[in-house]
Amino acid sequence: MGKRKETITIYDVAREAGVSMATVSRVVNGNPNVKPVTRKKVLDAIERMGYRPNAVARGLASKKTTTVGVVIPDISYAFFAELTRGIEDIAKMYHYNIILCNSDLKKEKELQLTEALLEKQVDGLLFLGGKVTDEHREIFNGTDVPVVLAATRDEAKNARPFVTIDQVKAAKEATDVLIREGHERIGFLGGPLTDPLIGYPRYQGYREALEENGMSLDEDRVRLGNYRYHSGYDAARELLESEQAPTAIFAVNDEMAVGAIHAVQDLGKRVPEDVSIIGFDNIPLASQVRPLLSTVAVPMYDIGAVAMRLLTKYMNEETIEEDQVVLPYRLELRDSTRLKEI
Amino acid sequence: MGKRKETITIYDVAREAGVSMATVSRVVNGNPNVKPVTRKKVLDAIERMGYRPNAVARGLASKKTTTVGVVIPDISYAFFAELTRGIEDIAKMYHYNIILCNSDLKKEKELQLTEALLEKQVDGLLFLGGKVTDEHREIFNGTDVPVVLAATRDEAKNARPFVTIDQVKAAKEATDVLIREGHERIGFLGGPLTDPLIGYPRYQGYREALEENGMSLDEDRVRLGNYRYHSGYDAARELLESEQAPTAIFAVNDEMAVGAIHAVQDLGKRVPEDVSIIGFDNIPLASQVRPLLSTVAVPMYDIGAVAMRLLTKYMNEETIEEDQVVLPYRLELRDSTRLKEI
DNA sequence: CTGTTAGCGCCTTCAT
DNA sequence: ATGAAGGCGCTAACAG
Repeated sequence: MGKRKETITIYDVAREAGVSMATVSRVVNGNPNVKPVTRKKVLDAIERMGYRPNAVARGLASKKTTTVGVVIPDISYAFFAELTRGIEDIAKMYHYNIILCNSDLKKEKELQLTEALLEKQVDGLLFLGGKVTDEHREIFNGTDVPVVLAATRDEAKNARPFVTIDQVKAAKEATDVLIREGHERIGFLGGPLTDPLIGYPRYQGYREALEENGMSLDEDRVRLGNYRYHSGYDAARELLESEQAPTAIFAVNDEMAVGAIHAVQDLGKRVPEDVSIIGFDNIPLASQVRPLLSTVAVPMYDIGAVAMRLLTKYMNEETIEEDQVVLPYRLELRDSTRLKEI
Repeated sequence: MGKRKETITIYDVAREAGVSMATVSRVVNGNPNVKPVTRKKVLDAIERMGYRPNAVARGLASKKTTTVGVVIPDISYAFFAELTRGIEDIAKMYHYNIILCNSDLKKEKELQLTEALLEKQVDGLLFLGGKVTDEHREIFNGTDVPVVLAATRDEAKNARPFVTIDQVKAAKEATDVLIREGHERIGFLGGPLTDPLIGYPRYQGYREALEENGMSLDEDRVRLGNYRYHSGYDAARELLESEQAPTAIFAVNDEMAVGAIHAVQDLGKRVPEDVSIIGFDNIPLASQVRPLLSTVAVPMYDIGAVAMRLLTKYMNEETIEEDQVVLPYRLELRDSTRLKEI
């Protein structure tokens, strides 16, 4: 039962239209070297037979799949979901499809997924958010497929092109806001310091800000979490219940920052009257909380879009003027801090 | 410059290992019919030459791409991002990759993307969240590629398999919570009534709940938005500033519900003391707001996972016992309503 | 257990 | 402007 739809090929169309398959191929691919009448004949035959080109066969013959691979930590993070939207929009614009893979930031998964993507003959690869190790480089360098890093970077020489923001500087400016508000005890809610992409650089920015303002970094005011709301909540709660509790908190991402807001509130205090809080990223949540969260607005969508655009340039072998793009961020001072401008 | 890495094929490996390509193919595909020593020879050659199988060629020859297409409204919605995570996890488990496409719920895009995915010879297709029209059915029925609907359904005869929840019933139960709290003026924050997947059924549930409890549906207490936070905020604000303002609100999704919470608070009132609010979906935001949002917990991840699992069964031609899956939901009563159990 | 031989459906010179 | 023919790299019978 369920009679298999016998696949109809370019050859069938050719026969039906009374031309050669080369001609059919030409009209399908928009080659101008086809007489209008011939083209019409072919188009009609295609229409009549319901012909659907086989992209796999085309890929094998042409060595192009119009597909790019995207290795991402976790699509369920608002940050990466937004970024992916930027990628996909630009990909669509250039007629590429994306194969999406979640790596959970696990090196082994990243490597394995990258391999799988290359086997699938993707025309390009977007690598998001993971640390680039020698093993990564070995794979990246061992292929002609262009690779662009997004929301991460590789400091190594001969590094891959990337699109990101200046994490340290942004973190420093965020901390500066708190300093200028006059706070002397500024808490820090971070991620793993072993994370070279977010955790460490944002910590570094915090530290530099304090140091440049002659303030000492007190380890007791540093708490490390996993970037999630609850870890932010818990860490902030600890901080606030300690002696010498901070009067301001810089959280390295918005989820943790919102957790901190609620920790403050649950303790019967107020933001920003009692404790100022600033986050990082500017995910939708930041403007869906009371008070509205002050934060570093990271152009998530743009990072994805620009990275994808850059990748298309490599795939088309266009000349690249700028292969290491540092996008601007912006301080978005809302209601969880008192300072309204800097 | 940039000497092209000459692609090394199964044929090269065969020569290097001193066997035929068929044998190489066998070891690459884990065919047991290979003598251990031979296998080792081949494996060594593969290792030595850095051979990477070409999945496109394999796809053409085997007519399987181990790739499934996913048409989704918008990956940047928490709801769909979560669902996609479920899809991808199960896909990975069964060694499939997913090609992700955002449709923005536009019919034309959905159709065009579906076509493109079929051209790419995906082994299966997951269609999320859009309304299924005759044009969709025409494409779906015109191919042997199995199609599973997720978070949507098609009432038509000979319909596609689907995985979803009972929207009407869930909406009714959510409204019931408010009714049992004794509210007589229950506002409704909905989506377009022309949306047959969310907007209409959830409205219907609201209406049925009222009717079954002998309450009349007052159109003045119905506000329609676009599912986003701000539209929820604005609509709730209108509702609350009207005469005969509702004392409880059912919002058809969490974003709007949280908008409503803030509208109430910005008006100087309290949730749930002055106004009870219940949402729908249980996205992370629901537990990242104060008060914690009571809502209908939809198993987003599971919908994706189950749909993908179902699809694998079709792709493997396993026998399907249940092709129309209605997953259970759960009322998650937190702090934005007063009733704690039902 | 291993090798041979056809394709899979299409693109792409190269002729005509 | 069109056709003929040779791959693209691999799988899948079918022999042996």
